[in-house]
Amino acid sequence: MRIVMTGTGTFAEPTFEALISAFGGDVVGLVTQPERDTGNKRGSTRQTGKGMANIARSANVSVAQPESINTPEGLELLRAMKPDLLVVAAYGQILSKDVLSIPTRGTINVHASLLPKYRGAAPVAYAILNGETQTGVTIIKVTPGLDSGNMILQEAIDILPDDTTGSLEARLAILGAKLAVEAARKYQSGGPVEGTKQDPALVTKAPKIKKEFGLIDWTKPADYICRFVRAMQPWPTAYAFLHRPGKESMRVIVNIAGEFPVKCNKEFQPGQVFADPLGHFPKSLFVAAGYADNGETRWVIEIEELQPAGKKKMTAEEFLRGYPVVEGMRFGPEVLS
RNA sequence: CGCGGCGUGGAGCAGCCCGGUCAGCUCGCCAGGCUCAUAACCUGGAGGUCGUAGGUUCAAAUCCUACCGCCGCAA
Repeated sequence: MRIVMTGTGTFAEPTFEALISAFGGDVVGLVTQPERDTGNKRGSTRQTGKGMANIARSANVSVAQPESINTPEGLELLRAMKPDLLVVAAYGQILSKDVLSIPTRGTINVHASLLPKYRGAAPVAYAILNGETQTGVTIIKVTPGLDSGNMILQEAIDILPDDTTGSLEARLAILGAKLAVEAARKYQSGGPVEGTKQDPALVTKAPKIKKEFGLIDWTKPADYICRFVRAMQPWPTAYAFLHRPGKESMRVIVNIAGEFPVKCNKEFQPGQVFADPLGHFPKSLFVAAGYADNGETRWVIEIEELQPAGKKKMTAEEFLRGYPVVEGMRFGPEVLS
């Protein structure tokens, strides 16, 4: 059975490597996105991993890197690989019917959620954001609809309290690799692979996240904001603008934030920064959040690690030495100059 | 030639726009004191060629130029 992999990024790499080690020479091709500049300009902290193309080269697997797999050129490249099974993981492009018609046995996708929940491009981030305690990986048959094909395999894992999208995704990628190999074995053994249908009533969506999505809404409840911060790590990162009287607004990335189990002074506006009035926690950066869903209680957020634009990451303690809390200091979504 | 920010004693910053008592703040460190005791408090102290090299000026951390280094955004 000729297997072709298509996928991009760190999520796809474990699956690709696992397939190669499990099926060896049967893995005959890789279709991935063209390589973009990464280390060209300094300062790029995006995680790049080994690179799918590099893995392929070191395993002597042929590589195709069309701008899109759906173009005539992309289709031709795929056809030339004569795939029986196409394995997709985080390719970032919707595959056209024409693409799906090429593999003789079909196409399967490694999706990082417990389908039918969280269909779409950002299932891990949404699972964290919504406060799920579990998520997982589902192997589905790829159909023209988005993540809507029959489910072949599924396995759940726990979401840890301090998981970020990055840390959780890393574990899911390993689980995905295991399941992808198992699923491929099912195909290899010959018979038809049907899978089970997804219950349409349980479908939820996890649409692609854009950079601007990382802007923190301080009127949300504290627990939501804390999950939000974790969900936005490592990309696009949660951020806000810090306003100080007489100063320009400063863009600040919030890396780590926790809920502080204290009710907030009613006079404080959401986003307002304040010092612990009793002085017990002089090293902490406290921010007022919005009201919880019941409309009454309101908890405090403690920012533990942050990064002002143009600066290094620093702890709240370090930050406060340079930027002491003053009257009128607050975080907001907007820029003031 | 993609856009922007920053380099000030060990850490984080202020001061730069409007040159000259500005070398300052919070913390750390050292010594002493207080205390049963402390990461708390009080007193004193060490530590900086203000990234580097030039330039302007009577005078530059502060203005100009180049270079080095760090970071954010965009890809």
